[in-house]
Amino acid sequence: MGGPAFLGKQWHARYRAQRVAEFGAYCREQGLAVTPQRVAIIRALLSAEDHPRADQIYARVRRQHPHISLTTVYRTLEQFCEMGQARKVTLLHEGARYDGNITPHHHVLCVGCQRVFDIALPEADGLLHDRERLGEFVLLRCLVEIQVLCGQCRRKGQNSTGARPRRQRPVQSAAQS
Amino acid sequence: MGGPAFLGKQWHARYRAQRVAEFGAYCREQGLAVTPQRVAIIRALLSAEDHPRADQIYARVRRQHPHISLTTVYRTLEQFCEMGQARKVTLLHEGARYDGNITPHHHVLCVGCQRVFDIALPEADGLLHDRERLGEFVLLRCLVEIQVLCGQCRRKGQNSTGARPRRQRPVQSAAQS
DNA sequence: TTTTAGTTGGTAGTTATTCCCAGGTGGTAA
DNA sequence: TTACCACCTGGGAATAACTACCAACTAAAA
Ligand SMILES: [Mn+2]
Ligand SMILES: [Mn+2]
Ligand SMILES: [Zn+2]
Ligand SMILES: [Zn+2]
Repeated sequence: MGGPAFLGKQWHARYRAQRVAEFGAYCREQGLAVTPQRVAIIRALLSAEDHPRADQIYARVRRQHPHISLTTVYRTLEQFCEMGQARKVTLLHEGARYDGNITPHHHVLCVGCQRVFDIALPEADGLLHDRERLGEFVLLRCLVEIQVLCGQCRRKGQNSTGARPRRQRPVQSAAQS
Repeated sequence: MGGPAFLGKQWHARYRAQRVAEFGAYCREQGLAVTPQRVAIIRALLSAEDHPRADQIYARVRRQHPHISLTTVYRTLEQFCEMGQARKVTLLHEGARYDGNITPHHHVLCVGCQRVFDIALPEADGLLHDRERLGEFVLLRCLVEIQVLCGQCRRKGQNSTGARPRRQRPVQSAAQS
């Protein structure tokens, strides 16, 4: 107990149900209208276990909601982050990825396939000895990113990581011409 | 000793001198030409203490090198990352930021002004109990991002973080018409 | 039901980055 | 020293990922 732990399917299913159920109340509390678009987007986000990008959420929502616009998806995801109903995951410089899991947790990134996994890391949370300040800085949050190579990528990626060979003038065949 | 520690000016000056001196040899070792552009870019990167973006490096390099192109700056910074002479810092979804400091260290991000500071965090490096695997994953690296509010931003930012007020229909003056 | 602040969906930008390729250059070998 | 050429560069065009704008629409207060 206490060590790094991945979050299971069961936990995820229960968490999703809870959050979807509470969503309407949460919006009203914040003075936001409960529109079909917002409901569809939070459902898609909470059903995803892959930290999807806006365009992926868009594709998934469109299956039930063919008229939704990409602009609305971008806008809404950003709103969810502002209101604390989603997290933006910034491990890579590609499109922003969103996380519907707002419980405290950290991320494991496979540098090969760039998939992102959730991990609970209780020992990280005491990292700063529960202090509230660090010099002039007021501490807010501490996020850990663990870079790994997943099973799949380890098997495939036999690409040598060594320095690339020095450039070589092609052998000038003396017997030419 | 052993706790979080910021890196000083002295350390930085010495480190920069060392790295600039070694740069030519390092390129030749990798089979890369030592061009004036590459030298100018590594110097600019190592002189920066602010984790600059490509366009900022471009602006600084252009002072000595007015003909350099932005494309070359992007290309070269990316090469440096590939060859392990720079790190890409991905704490935010804005332009990518580059770090000439390739010694193991972590980052402190002010969520107000978005400045990034280096920090040594020895206790973080033992976070995973020096293990090499985590389930199916081969561990490579562990990066910590500490989100803070810096002194400046704390003083300025008195903007309330509470829920925004519920929408209010303007009071319908009963005495109207 | 009426009213309206809040919300949406196209379209047209914008920003950061990458692609392409003709012309230039550092490094090697003679 | 010089010739050679694989590698490198600069500028423009292209792309990806947002972001601004605004007229039409709608959730929800009254
Ligand atoms: Mn997550
Ligand atoms: Mn750094
Ligand atoms: Zn992988
Ligand atoms: Zn600040």
